[in-house]
Order: sequence, then structure tokens, then C-alpha cells
Amino acid sequence: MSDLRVTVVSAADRAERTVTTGTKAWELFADEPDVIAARIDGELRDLSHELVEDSKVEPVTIESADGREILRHSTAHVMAQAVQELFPGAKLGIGPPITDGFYYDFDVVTPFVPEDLEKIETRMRKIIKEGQKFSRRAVSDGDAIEELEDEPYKLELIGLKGSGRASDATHEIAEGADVEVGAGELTIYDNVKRDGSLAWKDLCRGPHLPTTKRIPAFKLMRSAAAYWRGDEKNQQLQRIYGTAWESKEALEAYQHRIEEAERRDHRKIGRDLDLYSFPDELGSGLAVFHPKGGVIRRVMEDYVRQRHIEEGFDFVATPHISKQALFETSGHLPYYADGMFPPMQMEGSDYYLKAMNCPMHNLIYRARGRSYRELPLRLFELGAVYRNELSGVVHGLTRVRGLTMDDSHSYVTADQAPAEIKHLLEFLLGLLKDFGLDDFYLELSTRDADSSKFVGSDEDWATATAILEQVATESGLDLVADPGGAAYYGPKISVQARDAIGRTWQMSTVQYDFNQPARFGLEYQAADGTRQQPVMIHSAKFGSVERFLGVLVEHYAGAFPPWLAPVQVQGIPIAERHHDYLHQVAATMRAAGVRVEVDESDDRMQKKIRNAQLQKVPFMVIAGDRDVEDDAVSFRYRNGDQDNGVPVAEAIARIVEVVEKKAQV
RNA sequence: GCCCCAAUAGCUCAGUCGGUAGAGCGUCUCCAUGGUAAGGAGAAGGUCUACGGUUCGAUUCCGUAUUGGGGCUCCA
Repeated sequence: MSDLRVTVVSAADRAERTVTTGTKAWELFADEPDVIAARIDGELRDLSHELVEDSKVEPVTIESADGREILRHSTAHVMAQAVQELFPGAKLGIGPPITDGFYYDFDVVTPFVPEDLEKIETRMRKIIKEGQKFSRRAVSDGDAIEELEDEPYKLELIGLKGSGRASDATHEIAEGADVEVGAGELTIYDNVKRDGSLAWKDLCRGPHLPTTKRIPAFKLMRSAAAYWRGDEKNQQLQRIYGTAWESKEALEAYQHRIEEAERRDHRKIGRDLDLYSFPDELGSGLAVFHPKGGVIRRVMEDYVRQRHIEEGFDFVATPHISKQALFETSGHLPYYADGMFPPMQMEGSDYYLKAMNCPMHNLIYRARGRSYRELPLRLFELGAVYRNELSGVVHGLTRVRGLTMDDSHSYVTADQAPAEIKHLLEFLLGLLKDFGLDDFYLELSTRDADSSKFVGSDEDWATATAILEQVATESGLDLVADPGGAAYYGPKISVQARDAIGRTWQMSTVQYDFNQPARFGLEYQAADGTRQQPVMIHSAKFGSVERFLGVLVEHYAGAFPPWLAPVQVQGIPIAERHHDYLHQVAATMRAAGVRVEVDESDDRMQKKIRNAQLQKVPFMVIAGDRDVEDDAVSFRYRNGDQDNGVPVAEAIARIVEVVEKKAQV
């Protein structure tokens, strides 16, 4: 037994310690119950890890990002153990931690039902109470295959390692859950009961909590089907989602966050505020906008049109359907046919509903000869398109089958492309900010090795990708790679916006396209008299008007800033004799461009205020005898603040100022 | 598209162990004319999503479809 020097690094201190051979990490933190694992020389390790000379040891607490992952992964193991105890035939898939929780996939004969989840939770509590130790053990490939002969999916993972497919070393499963199967030795974790007997085991890299007892709070959320390794051609497994937290309070806070998201659900708010609906008669994914939703749309569309005028776009209009040949020329039918509605036949031709506007804009470009002097030529249209979304993915306004794209195509010389992309990116970020979204990151979607999904030469793709990457990098925003996410005709930048409660939504896109100009034979005459091929830059700022509106509803939880609010002012008469006066006030406001309604119902004033609050109307003007006498109103904001005796002219000025500034109240 | 779950009044939901249904809110009518988030009374409103099957009888059980929800996959 000899002495070892190790360095313990923590937030509080950085101490050099001398320990003896065989010392385990947990001995360093015996007095610190919050420590559940350690980073040893940068690697996450179990506390049972043995220290060696010159180890640098950092404690990992359960509240840290690393700690929560370990907690959730460990909880996934406990869940899998509970499932296999209750459903002996269940085969294990994978069980990684994900944002806010974890899941584990199982191959079972019968899908889980909610009552099963309750039973599983109960069994999990028993396992946690037993304080089973997570005990790590390295095994050879051969031993692992022998030990896991009843677990075909685990064996497949080992097989991946064995065949040395390095490119699959990290396999993206879902929600950022990386499952590494190619690196390092194989390890099995045994769950050991206090009497030393083996309760369960799983192939796993770890690390884990010291014991199951260290799981303070967990909850199983739901079960759902998922394909093995995320591929729909594979076996469908049953996935159980759960969450685990360092304390009961943290679990409750998480549950409140979920409730808050449910409270903001644009499908519910859309019904409550009478904005839009999805009549069964129309079919899945087809929305109708009611008058109040129509106001929001109109304001959004007016504004985006105005901004496009200011940014140098020309306005065009194109039909909803076209003969098949157009989409063959564009390349959409070979690559995108599944995403389009099936054709209708007429007079010997097949007609398709358009799923995108670009082919038609190309026809406008091609309608006559173009000179370099015309470029950039920027065409804009609010174009209704129809996409045959799979029935299982349609969702409210955020994923529909009929949508309106604020679609633009900039035709530019290859030299002009970088500046145009920069112009578009600045334009659209400014536009998003005008709508109150100001927390973004960018995603760069590129091609991958699957050549059946993309057209064009490697060189052209590389050029296009480099240009987009440079502009995106110069924006200073975070840039996330999305390999394989490009359109068939070129790479794209998409803007991901975070809403008021931190969820991200894909909004605007900018795509670089060298393929369609070639397929359509687009040309311009250059200064030297030669004919050149332009590049087209696709861009949608809202993305789709429908999705953008849905995201705004959730972002604001229905309490729109006044410039977007369907009703900006609710007039509230205290008694019937004040109706005429308030109608006069309302008429003056309308003349100033304010959207105002007067509540003439039989309800009492208190009820009218309550209704206006529930409808999230930004301003209320209340009038009784005193107000009529003073030619004034009682001016109430939806946050409950109120000023009495406000002259009508001042009330209007207040409203108009907020609306013009696009400010929130 | 695949897996699971669901569908009862405009909304949220009870209920019927198989004998065609209720509440609250909303709507309408009347009373009340009230000063800052729900005044009172009465009424209307449902082929229990659709179509088949089992049954003396189906909203209820079974099947199929449609729509919705949660996921997988996909995407503006």
C-alpha cells in the first residue's frame, strides 16, 4: 500500500490530498451527501472509481447538468428493472437521459397502458427503497454476448461495436440523446441488493448513482411507440418517458412548467379567444380563421408586405395548381412526391396542388430575357400551398396541410449571393424582433452521404454551404449543424426562435439553390454579353403564416401586444344610459384606427371587466356618470392598473402610441 | 404512414353493469342599472362522431372509417 497524490477541485477550494492505494472517489466526499459522481481527469466516473496517482477529481452534485443526467439515466435503469420484473418477457432497447428526463425502450407483446405505468412506478419505489447498489463491471465482448443472450437489442449494440463501424459510433436517437456504442470497453452494471444478491443487470457505459436510494423524485410521464434506432423500417418498441429531479420541489417546478405550456397551448387559446378552428368537415390539418384570428392574420400580413416593399421586393401572384410537368422540371416530383397531395385529372392532364411557390416564380423570371442590370430580382408572394403531411404529425397550426408561405425568391448572380443572404438574414431577424421574438439561434442544414435525397455536384454543394456558413457565422448567433436536413436542391439556414417559456420553434429559412435555375434553364445576360445562370435564394420569414401565428399565441399566451390584438379596446358602460356616450368614444377611436368594441350585454360592469380580462383585451375604457360629465373615461390596462378621469383625446393618444411602437403592455 | 389512447350540448366533463341522457360555463328571454375579475330567474340546445355487426333492444359490446391526443418518423 503506497501513498498517492490527488487534487480535489471543487467550487470552494482546490486542495491537494494524499490518499492510499485503493482509495475510491466516494471516500473523498464522505461528508458531502450531495455528491453523486465525480469527474476524474475530465471523465465522468462513478464514486466507486479507484483513484490513481495525480488524479484530478471534481465532485459532481445532483443539481448539476452532469448530475441530473446521471440521476435520470440511473432512474431509467430502475424503471427497466421494474418493467422486467413485472413483464418478464420484455426485451431492453436503450434508455438514455434526455432534456428534463429519460426514456427506456422495451420490446413487449402488449403495449403499456396508463395502469401499467402506475404499477411500474410502485415497483420502482420499492427498488429505490431497497437501496440497490449500481455496481460496475468490465466484461469482454464474448462474456457480454453470453450474459446478454436474452437481450437481442443489446447484442445488436455490441455487434455494432464489434464490426468497427466508426461512423456509427455516436448514434443520434432522439432529443439529443447520444448513445455511444463504439468507444471503450464494454461494461455491465449490476444492481446489487444489500444482502449481496444480484437484482438486475444492464449493459451500460454509466456512470450511475451510488445506489438507487439516491433518486429523490421521479415520475413516469407517458408511454408511446418508437422505432428501434429511430428507423421506421425497424421493429417498433414501446417507449416509456419519465422524469427525475434532485428534489421533490424541483420535480414540482418541472410539472408546473409543463402545466404552463399546456395553459399556453394555441389550440386551446384559439378556441377560448375565438381565433380559429379545425372543422372535421374540412379534413385534418386544415384551419379556418374566425374574425378575431382574421384580424391578427391581416395585421401580420400587412406588416410583412410592407416590410418586403421596403426591402426591395416585387409582388407576384401565382395559381394554386399546375400541370404535372412543372413539378417534374423543378425536381419536386421525383424528390418530394410523397409530400404533395395526389394529382387530379382533367382534360388528359394530371394537375397537382402546389406544395411550394418556387417553380411558378421561376416561370415569371423566365417570362422574358433578363439582364444582369435587373439583379437582384426579388419576387415575393403570400402563397397558399398544400402538403400531404402524414396524419400522425398534423398538429394545431404548427403543422398543417394547408398553409400560407410568405415566400420570396431572390435571383442573383453568384457574386451577389453572399450579400443577398446577409441582407435576407438581417431583414428577417429584424422582422422576428418586431413580433417580440428576440432569442434565436441558427441551424445550418446540409446534405449527407445519402445521394438519393439530393441533386447537384459535390462542388456546388460545398460552395453553397460555405457561403451560408460564413453569413451565419458573421451574424454572431449560435450556429447548430443539421447534417442531412437540407432540401434536395440546396442547403439552408433556419432560424430557431425561443418563446417566452424557452421552447424553440423553427421559423424563418434561407435556402441557397443552384439546382432549380439549371433545371428551368434560367439565364441572364451578363455585362460581357454572355449568358449566365443566376442563383436563387429562397426565403420565408414567418415560415408559414399559420405556424407563426400559432407560435405567437403560445409566446404571448393569448395576451398579444396591442398592435396585434384583435380587439384593442373594450368599452365598458357601467349602466345602460352610458351606451351612447361610449359609442361616441368608440367612434372617435375607430377614426384614429383603433379596434374597439362596446360591451352592451346585460352583464354587470364587474362581469364585463372579467370577460375583457379573460379575452386578454389590452385596454378597457369604462364610463359611468362621472366620466360622461367630464368627457373622460376610466382607463384600465389588462394588468389591472387604472387611471380614472382620463380625457378621451389622451386615452386615444396613449393607445395609439403603444400600437405604433408595437410595444407590449 | 406506424403504435397506443380518446370521441356524450358551443366549451369542460358526469352518466348509462345494454332499456335513446345530466351538470357547470356559454347562448337566448325576462328582472335588475349595478364603479373595477362571476347579480337573479327562466328557456332553448344532444340522431351520445359515422357506417356496419351482435342483440328483442346499442350512445354503451365488437369491427371499420373519420377526427383528435401522446410518441416515432418528417417538416414551413
